[in-house]
Amino acid sequence: MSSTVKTLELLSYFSPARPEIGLSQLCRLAHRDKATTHRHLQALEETGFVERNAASRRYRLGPVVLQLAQIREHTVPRKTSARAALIQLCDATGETAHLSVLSRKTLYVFDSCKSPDHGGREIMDVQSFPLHATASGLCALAFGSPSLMKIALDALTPFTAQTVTTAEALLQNVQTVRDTGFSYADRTFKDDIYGIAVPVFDKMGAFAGAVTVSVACAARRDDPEITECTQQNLVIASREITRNWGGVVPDALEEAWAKSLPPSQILESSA
Amino acid sequence: MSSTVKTLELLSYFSPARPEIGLSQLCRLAHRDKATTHRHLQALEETGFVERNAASRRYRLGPVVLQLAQIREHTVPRKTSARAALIQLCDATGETAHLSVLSRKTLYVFDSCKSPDHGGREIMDVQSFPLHATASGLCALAFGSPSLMKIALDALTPFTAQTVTTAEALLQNVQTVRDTGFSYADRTFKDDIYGIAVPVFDKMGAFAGAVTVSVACAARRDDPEITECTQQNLVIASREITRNWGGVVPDALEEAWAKSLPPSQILESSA
DNA sequence: CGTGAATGGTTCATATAGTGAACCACTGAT
DNA sequence: ATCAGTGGTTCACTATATGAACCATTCACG
Repeated sequence: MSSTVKTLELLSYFSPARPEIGLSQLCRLAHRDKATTHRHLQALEETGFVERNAASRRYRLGPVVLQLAQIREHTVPRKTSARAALIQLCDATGETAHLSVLSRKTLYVFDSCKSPDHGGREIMDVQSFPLHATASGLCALAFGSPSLMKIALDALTPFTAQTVTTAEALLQNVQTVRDTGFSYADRTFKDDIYGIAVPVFDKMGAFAGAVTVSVACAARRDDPEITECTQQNLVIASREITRNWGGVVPDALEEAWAKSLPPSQILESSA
Repeated sequence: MSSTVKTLELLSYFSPARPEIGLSQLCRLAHRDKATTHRHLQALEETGFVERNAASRRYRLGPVVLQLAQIREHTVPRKTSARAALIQLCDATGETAHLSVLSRKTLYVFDSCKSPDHGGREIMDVQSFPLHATASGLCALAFGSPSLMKIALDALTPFTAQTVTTAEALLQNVQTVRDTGFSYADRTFKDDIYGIAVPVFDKMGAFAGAVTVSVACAARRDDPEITECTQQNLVIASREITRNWGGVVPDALEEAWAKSLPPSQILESSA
């Protein structure tokens, strides 16, 4: 392993929870030698990737990362990087894929990729997703701010016969989403539409939105093989979008996914 | 020089204008060997600092920089880093210092640091700065979006006898600001207040706001030594805030400052 | 449809730069 | 006064970086 890689790996020990790190502490965290780590930090300081807090003498991330982030955002805007993942998801499943993002207290459609099977026909012709009745919405309730639940409970509109309209049932559904890592909306918003969704994150475990696959033909929803394929591709899409948005998939969610799905090469290769 | 530093320097060749760079092109830009540069890029790719555009096979900044930027922003918020520079400016000049930021089409007071000389008395008790009558406003007109000039010309309110109220005079003043790198407001907004300001930038040459020193005692405005000291400290503050906000001071402005001020150790040490 | 000039990428002998145990200097708590 | 922490440095040792020369593709052009 090159010394550069070792040096850059040091940066991964900084986080909102641990914004400043002293030399000795960093050596302990990284299981590294003190002299070497010190020289690594000097290289990072020289290039502006870290700077020192004059008071505590500890190291923290430097301003250079802000510049690089602005260039990255300009180079690969959110929409562009998300679209690539959405197209891949669409191709892999043959179904319509949506990406919704949370703005204030509402889930808006951010981008979508229609299944060629539907001949370009819109099967989800809405601008925003109700929290209690859609797969995306359940993701928001399960992984987003707790305050969203209050909003959802105040508007339990019954869209179809299957729509969940009681607080008890909704809370139980949301808990299942947290436990399994997937949310399902079986004709709860539109008749004949079955949705499966997973959340995406834009920073250290902060919910940003949800990727959904909407299946128009409800007959296919019971085929376990197709469902599993869809779930695996959703996980891939969520990881990809989260990564491209500078976010981190929470460990708890990765564990939930691992439990929900049988071991597979695709899932294991995420390291 | 360590190989890590050489590797990290490669990242500085990416910019909004040059978001993707091929191996050979990067070698030319950095005057580096191809084999070495290739290995450097591999280290950067391994750690997520660069990634490759699948289509063009060229390199671009990777998503890791977004994560680091979020942690940096959390660690050192804009206000915190700006305040430190403002306090230093205030201490060095003994005068009241303001930092204003441009939001939409208005310059708002972002933070201020009162001179101890004034005994905590507010000498600039406003929430926003008129573009045509304040030192901050002239900076915005000189270095901000050209569309600001239209807004300024539509509201040439005469605050004092010295306020510039004609388009010709304003345009000429703004040109002087561009040429010298400093803007002056000699009792144009408030009687007995003399302001000197410099701009700050939050990304690649994009105007973000202005740092102003406001002198209450107009008698001191003619002392060239004090003015020069103020200017030097303004330059230091602008560089510091711009750096901490992930911005870059345009080369043209650095040149203007160099011409306006006699050579000094403080200014030379910015490399 | 060769040809030349780009491109990205690899090899390997050379020697430069990285490594880490042991060390020093300082601070603050007991 | 001592000890357990810091951050930082030294220097013999060797692992790692280096770059001229190399290969493999692609692409524009006559």
